[in-house]
Amino acid sequence: MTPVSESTDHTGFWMRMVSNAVSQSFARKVETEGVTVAEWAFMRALYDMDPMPPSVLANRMGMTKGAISKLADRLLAKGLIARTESAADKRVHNLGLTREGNAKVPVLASLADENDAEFFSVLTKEEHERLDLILKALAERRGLKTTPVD
Amino acid sequence: MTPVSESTDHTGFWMRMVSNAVSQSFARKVETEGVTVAEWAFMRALYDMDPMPPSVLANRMGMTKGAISKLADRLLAKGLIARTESAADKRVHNLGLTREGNAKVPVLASLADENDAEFFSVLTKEEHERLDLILKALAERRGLKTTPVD
DNA sequence: TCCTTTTCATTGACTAGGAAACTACTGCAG
DNA sequence: CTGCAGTAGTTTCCTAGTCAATGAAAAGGA
Repeated sequence: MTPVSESTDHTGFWMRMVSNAVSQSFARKVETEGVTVAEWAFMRALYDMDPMPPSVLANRMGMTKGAISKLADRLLAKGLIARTESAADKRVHNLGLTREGNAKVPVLASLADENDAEFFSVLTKEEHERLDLILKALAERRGLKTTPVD
Repeated sequence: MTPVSESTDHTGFWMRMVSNAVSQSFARKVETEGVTVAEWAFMRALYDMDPMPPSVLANRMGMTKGAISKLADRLLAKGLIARTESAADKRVHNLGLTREGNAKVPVLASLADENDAEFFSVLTKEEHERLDLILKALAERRGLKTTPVD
């Protein structure tokens, strides 16, 4: 009746609702390991990689340098990453996982696997596959590149 | 090779990536009307309704009372909503749209329509319908109720 | 070589929201 | 009718992020 559409008319609405729920669920899981979701994303980006400067991480994670800087401070305080000076350029330093940080990644990764499997288990296999395909198509066709926070 | 899964293996990852992109795009649009996405959601919730207390809004919008309280302050300052005291219970007050706020809702709603149509236009009709169905099924089967922010 | 421009990272100010403490009021038990 | 438990809303403190200003170092041009 009203000329004003409902929020629930929009795909974006449902998208966000579901996305929020997955993320929240995951946040609760990683919390048990003493890290936040952003911290997990940071560590995942570093895993299996040579230490890299904040600017590169900012780029990969789709966050600003400022955010990375503060995130790095927190992870340093937790002893999960380490800073190493760059010999060539004194402005630059590299960030890499500590032994402890490195050990934590597989644990967190399996929480991520578990969370995803659990959350989407209410879909049939066919629905789940279809959803993946559509989301990936959307991301590609829209040229989305900034890596969000899992 | 590594036993640690990639973020991109997870449906939740793509979900969030797409969801973020839709929301950002919408945020840019409503910004031209001088409101934030949360403010829009607030106003939409009030549209066509009798004024209601903050606690009800908090419930409907899936936000805490504190957040609503602050959001209401901002909207009051912008003259888009008004507070009316409840006669029966002096703790309670009701929030409703002002004439100006009311007039703004259809404008914002059409921006929401536009944003959704635009963003998902890269999907075929069939893909879009399928996506809607799957998202709604997911929300229902998971019992999601908290209304996010469009 | 020296000066200017650019780049890298950090910092500070600000926005947004959640959790919990706090305030004011209601309403019920005695 | 008094006092106390519960309820509604606000406030404070915290986390997290952006943006813009800043400082330090490198690079490039005259």
